[in-house]
Amino acid sequence: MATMTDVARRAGVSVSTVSYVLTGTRPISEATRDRVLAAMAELDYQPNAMARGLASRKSNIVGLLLPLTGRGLGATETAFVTGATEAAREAGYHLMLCPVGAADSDELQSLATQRLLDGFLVMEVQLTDRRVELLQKLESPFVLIGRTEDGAGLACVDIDFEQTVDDAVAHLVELGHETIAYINHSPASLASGYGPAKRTEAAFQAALERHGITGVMVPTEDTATGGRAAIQRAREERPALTGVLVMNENAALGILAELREAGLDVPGDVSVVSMVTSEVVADLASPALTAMTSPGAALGAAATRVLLKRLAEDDGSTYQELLPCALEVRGTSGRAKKGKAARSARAERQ
Amino acid sequence: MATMTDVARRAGVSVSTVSYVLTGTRPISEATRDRVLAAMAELDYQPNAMARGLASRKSNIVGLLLPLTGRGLGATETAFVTGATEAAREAGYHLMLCPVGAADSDELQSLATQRLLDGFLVMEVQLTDRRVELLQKLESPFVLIGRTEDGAGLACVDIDFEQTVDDAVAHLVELGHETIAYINHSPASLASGYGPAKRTEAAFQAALERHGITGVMVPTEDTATGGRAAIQRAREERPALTGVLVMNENAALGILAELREAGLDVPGDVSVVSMVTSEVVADLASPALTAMTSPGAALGAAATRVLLKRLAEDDGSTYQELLPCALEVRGTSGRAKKGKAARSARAERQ
DNA sequence: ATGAAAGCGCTAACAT
DNA sequence: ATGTTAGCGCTTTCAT
Repeated sequence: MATMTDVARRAGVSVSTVSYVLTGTRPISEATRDRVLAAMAELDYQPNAMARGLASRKSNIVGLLLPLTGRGLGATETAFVTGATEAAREAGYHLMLCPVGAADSDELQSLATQRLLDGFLVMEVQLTDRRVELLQKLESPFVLIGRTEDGAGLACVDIDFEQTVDDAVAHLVELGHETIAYINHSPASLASGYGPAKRTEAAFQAALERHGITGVMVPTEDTATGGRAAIQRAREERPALTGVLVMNENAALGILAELREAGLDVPGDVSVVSMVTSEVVADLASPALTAMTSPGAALGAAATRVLLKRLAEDDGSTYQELLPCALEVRGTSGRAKKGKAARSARAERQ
Repeated sequence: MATMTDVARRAGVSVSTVSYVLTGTRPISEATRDRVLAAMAELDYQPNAMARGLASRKSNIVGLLLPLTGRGLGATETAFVTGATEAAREAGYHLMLCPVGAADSDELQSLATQRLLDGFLVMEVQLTDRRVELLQKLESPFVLIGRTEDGAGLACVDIDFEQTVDDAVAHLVELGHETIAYINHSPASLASGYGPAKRTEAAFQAALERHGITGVMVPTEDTATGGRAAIQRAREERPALTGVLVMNENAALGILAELREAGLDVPGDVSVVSMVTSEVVADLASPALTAMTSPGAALGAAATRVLLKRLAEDDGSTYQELLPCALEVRGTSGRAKKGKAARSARAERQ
């Protein structure tokens, strides 16, 4: 394993010269640079990452904090991870997976204090998240994926849930739907103050009022079974409903199955729009789900870029970037059946 | 940020003593150990990972090599990653995500030469994989997930595809199925010599012969659409078929939809067994998929443990660990309809 | 059982 | 434009 000293000797220069052609932090004459580069090539030289890190106080590694509990990652989270990894690599950085949830803050404490990582990407951010306070205290650069309750002064990148709900509702309204159900995350998520669940709930209510239509919100588990139960409840509460907005892609498939078995046609009788959905899962359904495609990879890349920018510029400014999910009309949304809706509405009134 | 020198001073000992209480590589009297530990606690001391790495020539980081191209990771791969990450953390190691496919070997070359990583986990191994040769040449410890053509002398952990196919076919045979289709990965995968595709193909043929039943193999894309096309072709070629084995979970959902639309009941008319499937996706289907559940997380953990063991013991021995997928009977498999199969079989003969 | 000191392979002043 | 050298914070001989 050749070291910098070997390269210097071979090129007939000092180690610092070699170091400077590597880092580019001071001018080197064309001639010597060439000699050094040649020597490196001949020796298959690669700088030792540890030595470089120790001397420069930077590792060129960023940590991705994510809770690794239970069911594992969904498609959106996975896309986020890969997006972040790619973006880091393109900038010459590495990405380390750190299984650190909102709970285990001593893990994070030691991680951050070890100086192994230059900064952190924080996934699955809770509305009040101890990791955030800790990182602030330790003065570790970080970027949130998601938002805390009080996002003031923090750098974060997130899905624009408000916009996404607005777009989804608008799509249904344009198709003539006047009674819409919103199948949200679980009651537990809502109770724990999970940001996406809370934000979409509020946005849904606001959208209903703005459009002057009626709706119902049913929280449920993020599974097909959860979706089945939720759509049943929603139809009991609002027999007139012709449109369904669903937060979770797993639940969305359950909803489709339940409607089919109830003898209802999608999108003939009921339209279903799935929020924050990956293309793979959308295409899994039959018909393929009309969905708000989550910008997973783009989010990951954006978060990484923001983090690297602050690392480079020592930029402490607040930075927010919100990416909406893009409406992708596939096979589960269509014009509302006026007749049926009216009939059911009449029945409901009695 | 307290350093080891600070701790030593505070505890009234030398730095080497502090180092030894940390590494435990030489006996320390109870009394001084306590003093050192106390000093560490008071100072919130955490060893500097870079310095430690430079001096000890080990980073306590393992790299996970995985191609990050295109569609992103499936549920099984994701489970693998999380399993590996968890296992590493439990052993005091970190895991770095390295987007390095079978193609980009210079990336790997420099990665391995930088001495940032103590060893490698190699995912998505091709039957002939340049990364393997390279790692061997560079004498970097590594463990494969999957197998190369000639696995002699290599440490690897993989799904036991042969056993999995055997179990799946046996399940169908027990239910009375006598004509079975195997929907494999894409023709391109087969052509490129992708291990799982080749192995399962061979195992399927062998199982057919052993049970004395007939079958047909149709390769197809790993999508719902691909599954639809494949089941159509399979039924054209073997109208009598009552059992379907499918390699890819996405295709499996397409198959269910296509059969339903063709007026066939699952599992009444046709049984479907999905191989190497994640529980989440299995539960997404209606009815839920009878499937061979892929041991994703277990594989990741096993691979990590094997790697860490060789790191610890400088163990160069060949090691193979094959984990079968476990049969999980859900809603898509049932007894074969003798009558219908016989009728179709007769029709076919004419 | 403990200490002193020589590196590990780099970076970044400080020189010239 | 280049060279000299003092660290970076640890591990690990070599002493005692």
